[in-house]
Amino acid sequence: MKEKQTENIWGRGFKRTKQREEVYGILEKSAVPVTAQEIYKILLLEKPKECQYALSTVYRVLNAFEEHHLVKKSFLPGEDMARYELERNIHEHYAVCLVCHKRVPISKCPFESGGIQVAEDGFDITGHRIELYGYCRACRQRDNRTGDR
Amino acid sequence: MKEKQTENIWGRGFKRTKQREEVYGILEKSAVPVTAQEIYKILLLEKPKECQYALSTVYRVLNAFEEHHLVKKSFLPGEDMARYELERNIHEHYAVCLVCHKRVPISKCPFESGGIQVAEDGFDITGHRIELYGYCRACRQRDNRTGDR
DNA sequence: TTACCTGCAAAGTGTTTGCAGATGT
DNA sequence: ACATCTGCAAACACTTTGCAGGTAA
Repeated sequence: MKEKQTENIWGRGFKRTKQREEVYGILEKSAVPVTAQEIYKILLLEKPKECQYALSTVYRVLNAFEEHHLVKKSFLPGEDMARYELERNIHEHYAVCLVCHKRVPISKCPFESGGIQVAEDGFDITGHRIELYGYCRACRQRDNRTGDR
Repeated sequence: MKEKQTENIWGRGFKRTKQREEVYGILEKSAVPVTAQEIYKILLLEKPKECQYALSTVYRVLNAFEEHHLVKKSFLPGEDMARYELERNIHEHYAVCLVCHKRVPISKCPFESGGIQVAEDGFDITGHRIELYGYCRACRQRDNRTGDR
């Protein structure tokens, strides 16, 4: 079966529909945080006739996923569109290529082992975000003579 | 004089205007990354008659500042509006209160002293962002019985 | 004087929403 | 059967842009 452990996602007023499965599958396959519009384009390419997808549905599905803590929404610097990625259970951070958006994990989270102090007593840290930006080897090599940005 | 070291900002086709000074002043006074619309409201409150400000001007000023690397644009998780803050010359990171947006510096940048490895050779890191989120002491105390979020 | 800014209004763009019909359980 | 989804189109909110007049250098 192609069910994987995706099963436990659905339930309690959270219906399993073809559109949601498709979007989830795209997020699962992607090594890169994607935008709603990118997901929409992939849907149209992969399943041109099986189902008429609407962009608004993609947004609604992503929002539903976010509410159920299945995906994380984020912005890359210089971009104004939201990107979505699957919420992985492991605590990990990535370096993101500014060209192809590939994510490469970094060795360890510097905040896991403590050692970072906030300069105000009583500040209650509930979360953090670490993002490294740069150019992955492939994009560097391909565009190696365009030194701009 | 109220000139401060703001002087060296202007020049080379970058004109000093009242609107730009006002916006810069607001950014300078604010301990919090602000949105364009917040700046606009502050302008209307502070100088109701001296000058007719346009929201689009605020955006243009902020974009100009960004191009000249005077301000940094960023998004807070769960927010879709851009926030702007002065680009401080010192390399520093902050913990941001999700309620009042106050920023509290953290002790040191964990990436300054190396030690973080990217799991791909040849990945060229050009920048990073670290953001800690949580609730500052004041907001915690004020809203201490609303345990939601 | 000239290039650069601004206010205004109109256009853009990413995202959301109302509604009637369709679908999952 | 019923609540929950979906497609469509219209609505939204933040941001950008064209233009004519204004301002700094």
